[in-house]
Amino acid sequence: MPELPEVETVRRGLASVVTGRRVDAVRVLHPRPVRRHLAGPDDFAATLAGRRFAEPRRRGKYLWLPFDDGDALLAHLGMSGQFRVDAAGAEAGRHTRVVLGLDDGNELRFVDQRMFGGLSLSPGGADLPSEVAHIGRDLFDPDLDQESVVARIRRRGSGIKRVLLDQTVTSGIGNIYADESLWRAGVHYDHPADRLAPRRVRALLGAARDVMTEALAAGGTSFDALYVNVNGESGYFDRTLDAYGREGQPCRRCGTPIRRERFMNRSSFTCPRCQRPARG
DNA sequence: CTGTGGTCCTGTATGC
DNA sequence: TGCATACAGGACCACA
Repeated sequence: MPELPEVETVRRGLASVVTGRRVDAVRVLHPRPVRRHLAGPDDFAATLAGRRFAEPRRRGKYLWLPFDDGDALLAHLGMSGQFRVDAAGAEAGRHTRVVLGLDDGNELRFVDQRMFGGLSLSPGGADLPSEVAHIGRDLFDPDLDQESVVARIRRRGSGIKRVLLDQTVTSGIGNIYADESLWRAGVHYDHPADRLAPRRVRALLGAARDVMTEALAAGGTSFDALYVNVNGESGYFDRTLDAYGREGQPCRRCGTPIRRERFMNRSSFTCPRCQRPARG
C-alpha cells in the first residue's frame, strides 16, 4: 500500500536511473493502466517515444516524471503499482503492464497486479500536472502552510481519520500512516475534527510527519511483494508499526490489546485505552 | 459547499 | 477437493 514514504522511495530510485534518459519504444501490455489517456494505448505509446526524462517529482502519493519538453509522465501506484528498472532482456513478471525502453539498454516497467494505479501523459505538466492541482501539499513540502492545514482540518465535522485521508487537505497519508499517527498522538479515529483543539491537531500532524520520516529512512513499509523499490526490494518499516495490523497484540505504551474496527469500509487499529472516543 | 457510500481490480485466505 | 465469499484499499464519482 504505497503511501508517501513508499512513493518517495520509488521517486528517489527512479531519479538515479531515468533522469537524462531518452524513451525509445513503448509497449502497452494491458490497456487499463493507461485508461486516463483518452486517445488510447497506441497513441500513448507513440506520443512518449523520443522524449527525454528530467528529474522525477512527487506530491503526496502522485509521482510524475517530467520530460525536458515541459510535458510529464504522470503516475499513481494505486494499491499495487510498482516501477521496476531491468535490463531489456530480463524476464518480466506476469503483472507487467507498460514497458518503456530506455536509451541505455534498460527498461522502465510499470507493474501492477490490481490495476488501481495508472500512467498518463500530462501536457505541460513538468512543474505540476493539472491532474494534481487539486491535491493538497504534503507534510514534506517546504511550501506547506501548516497553520492553514490546521484551520482546514478544524472546519470539518467528520471523523478526524476521514479528514486525514482526504488528499485535498494534506496529501500522502493513507490507511497505515493514518492509524500510526492517530496512535502516536492518542487521538480516536472518529473524533470530530472540529472538536479537536489546535494543539492536538498540530501534534497529530507532527506525529504523521515523524512516522513518515522514520518509514522513509527504513525504505518504506511492506508486508509482501506488493510494494518494492525499483530494484524489487521490500522496505522493513512494518517491523516497527505500533498500531496497524497489530490486532490483539499489546499496545506498546500501555499493554492493552490493540483493537481492530471497521471505519469507512476499511480496518482501523486503535488502542482502546490510549485513544478514547470523544464524549457526547 | 460537505458528507457518504459504491465502484474499480486481482490474489490470497478462509468457510462450507 | 472445489466453489463461494471476504478482504486488502486509493481515488474518483454520483448523489443527498
